[in-house]
This record gives sequence, C-alpha cells and structure tokens, in this order.
Amino acid sequence: MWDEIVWRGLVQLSTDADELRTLLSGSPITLYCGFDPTAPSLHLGNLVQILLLRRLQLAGHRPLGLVGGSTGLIGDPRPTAERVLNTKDTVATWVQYLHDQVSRFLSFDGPNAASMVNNLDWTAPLSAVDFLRDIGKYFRVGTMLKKDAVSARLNSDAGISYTEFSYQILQGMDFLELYRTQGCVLQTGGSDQWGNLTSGTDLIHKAEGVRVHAIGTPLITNADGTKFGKSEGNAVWLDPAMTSPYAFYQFWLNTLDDDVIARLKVFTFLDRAEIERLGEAVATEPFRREAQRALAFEVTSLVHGEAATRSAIDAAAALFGNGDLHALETAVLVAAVRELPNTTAPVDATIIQLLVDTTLTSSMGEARRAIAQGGVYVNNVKIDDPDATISPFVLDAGVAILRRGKKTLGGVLIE
RNA sequence: GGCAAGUUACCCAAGUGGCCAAAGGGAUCUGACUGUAAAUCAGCCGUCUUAGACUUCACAGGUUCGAAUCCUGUACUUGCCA
Repeated sequence: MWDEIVWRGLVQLSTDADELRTLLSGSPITLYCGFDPTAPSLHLGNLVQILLLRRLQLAGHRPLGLVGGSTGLIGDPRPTAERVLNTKDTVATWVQYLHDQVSRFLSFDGPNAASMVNNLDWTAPLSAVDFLRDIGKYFRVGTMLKKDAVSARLNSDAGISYTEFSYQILQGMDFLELYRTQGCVLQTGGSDQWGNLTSGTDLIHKAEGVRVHAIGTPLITNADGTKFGKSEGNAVWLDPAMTSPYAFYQFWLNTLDDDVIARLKVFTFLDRAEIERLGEAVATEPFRREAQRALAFEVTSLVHGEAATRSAIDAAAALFGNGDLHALETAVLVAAVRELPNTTAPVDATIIQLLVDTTLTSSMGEARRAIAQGGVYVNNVKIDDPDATISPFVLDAGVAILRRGKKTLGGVLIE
C-alpha cells in the first residue's frame, strides 16, 4: 500500500518511510485527516485528502474524518496575511456541511468502519489554565517559531497574531486526543500542513513516549505554472450548488496534456495498467484526449455520481456538438440548459443583461466589451449589436444558449 | 507607553497639488492559431445605457478654484526603544 501511494505521487513528506511501509502493510491501523471549515464547501485540494482516506480504508485501515469545529474558529496561518475570523454560527454551519461531504466518501460499515469526529468536542470543555498546564508545557516557543507558516509571517509585513500562532498547538492536541481515545497512529494532510502534522507527532512522542506517523501530500501544481483547482479564477467546489456537475466535468476535461496522468493517479481509482495505457494514448494521440475524458468521467462520478456525470456529458455533447441547436430535442436542450449557469427572463430581455444575469460577465460594461471584442454568441451566432435582445434567438424549446468566448456557456429560460 | 515607517484597483507596485480612473508587472478575460489544448502574438482590464457622466487611492473631517498627493483626528500593520 505504501508503494502504491508513493507511485501515485501522494507522498511529498513523511515520517520514517520504512516504518510506514511496514505499518500500512500490516494489521489495520487507525488514521485521520482534518478539514477546517473555512468555506461552506470543500474544494479540490481537500479532495486529494478525502480520496487518500478512502484509499487507505479500501486497503483495510480505519479512517477518521475530523472536522475542525475549534481549529476553524482560530484559523491556521496563511503565508500572506492574517485571516478574518468567522462567527461561531457560521463555523458551526460549515462544520455540518463538511461533515456531510466527507462522509459520502467513506464507508461506515464493516470491521474498519470510518468515524467522523469534531475537535470542538474535546477543545471546548478545556479551560485556558488546563490548556496551558497540560498541553502548553510540551511546546517550546523556539520550535514553534521555526515552523515555516509562522516564520514566513514573522518575516512579512503582516506579522502574526497570538491566535494564529497558537493554531499548531490545537492541531497537535487533536492528534494526541485521537491517539488516546481511538488509537490513531497516522495523520495525513497537505505538505503545507507539515508543521502542524509534526506538531502532533512530536507532542505524542513527548506526552506518551510513542512514535506515531504523518504523511504530507504534495501541493498539486499545473505544468503551466497556474494554480490548480481554479476555474476562471474561482475555486472548484465539491458542492454541486456552488460548482455545477457540468462545470466540474468541464474543469477536468480541460486538464493539460502534461498534467493529466498525474491527475489520474491522484484523483481516480483506476489501476496502474489502465493509467499507463492512457499515458500511451496521450503520447500518440493527444488530440483525442482520451485520458482527459477518462479523468473527467471518473472524478465527476466519484463526487457527483454517475447519473449526474452522464447528464453533464450529454449537455456538453449537445452544446459543443455540430452547432445546430435547432436539431436537438426539447428535452435534451432543456436538460442541457439546466446544467449551465442559467437565468429566467422575458422574451425582450437584452443580451447584455442576460450575460450579467447568467454570470458570464460581472458587469454590463464587461458584457458590452465582450460583444465589442467579438466574444459573444447566442445559439452559436456571433452578436455584433450591443443593444440586441434575445427574442430572435429563442428556440422552440423556449430556451437560448449564450456563449462567451469559446467555451463559457450560459442558458436562458424564457418566461 | 515612546519614536519611526506604512495602508493605492484581483495581487505586486509607481505616483508627493491640476496633464490621475491613476505608470509598470502578474493574474483573469477576449481575438488569431488549435485538440473545448499548450506556446506565441494582439486587445481589453472601476461603475454606469457608448459619447459623456459618476464613484474610487484605509476611515472621518479640513485647507484649496482644484487633493491619491497638504493639514488634523481615528483605525490597523511593521520596526526600534521601554
């Protein structure tokens, strides 16, 4: 199992590799990964962690999904600037959302059934004095200052608050708590969390005299240097209300040739032979994008289910197909529009307004500009007149398809 | 608590009384090319029904015909001293 996750490129940093290999190939262990509620939904960066938990569960181990009810109230130090604190109500709501999202990827049946935990459960009852006496004594300030996340901030203009400085202690406490109550001996997380991961292993070593382990997964990066997990500057979320299955599928379909094999390893459960075959396909017939299609299908199915994935594929086929939208059946067309960012409007609405309503552009000025640049189409017909209305374009199905640029689509449902 | 420096549009960063909606770089976006690629080249890049107008340069006042630029106060950040 260790060699499997190494091959998939999931290990950037870890505690002793030989011990981990032995541990993971032996009898079932308990491991955990934490997710802080910094937004109403998890995103693709978190998906790496979720799927790692699932992989390890499939290998017979017992995963704990931790949601950061307390750590989410504090905020881990970002390298650039101090976080703005969210209200307790907000965090509590997000905790519930994340709990539900993570749960969907794990199995709660069988001998290695997963569990969900919330670190607020053991942090909230702790008094400040007990915290300082029982936990604080194990932490040396010198060590804490040397963590990258902290030193980066100390060397920046932003500085760091005592609140965020303390974050690593809270996360270390989580690991100790889970070691004591659940026998948890492994924590996984992103390599940017390495300082926090080792905070836990060090604490357990000092408090219990036991060596436990940590695995830090690499930050996923794109070959062209852009940030992974962003679509038009926005994060790609796991919540279908925040990123539609259609947009989710399109995101993966647009993966660069240079990245697609690495993505298949990290984000799918396809086996080694299949991934290697797809690697051949990329090398010999890149224009067919077979690997991208496999990737998009697999990941979208994992997150949104196969039925939603097929709908997304059908919608894309209809909209990107031969361009003759009139030939499509009403049911297919309406289903496609529902997959897109859409809006309902009267028949005399201006195209500019509809571009704004469908979020294809963020302002009327931008919509105007897009038309002036020749980047706006309705039903695949280029729009030249900035004052045009939608009425001549309404299809029999009572819908119209807006397009900005080559592949940003929006749907209009006529009242 | 004292002293000093700083707070400019998505990010970095110029700008020290009118020529500033604000240089430059990056990101995003659009066009050409293409595989719904990449690379490259070009354009756009505060808001508003173009022209023209309106709101911006931490916040609140003030000086001035006119302020991102000067003055006063407030908030926040950083450094040094205590």
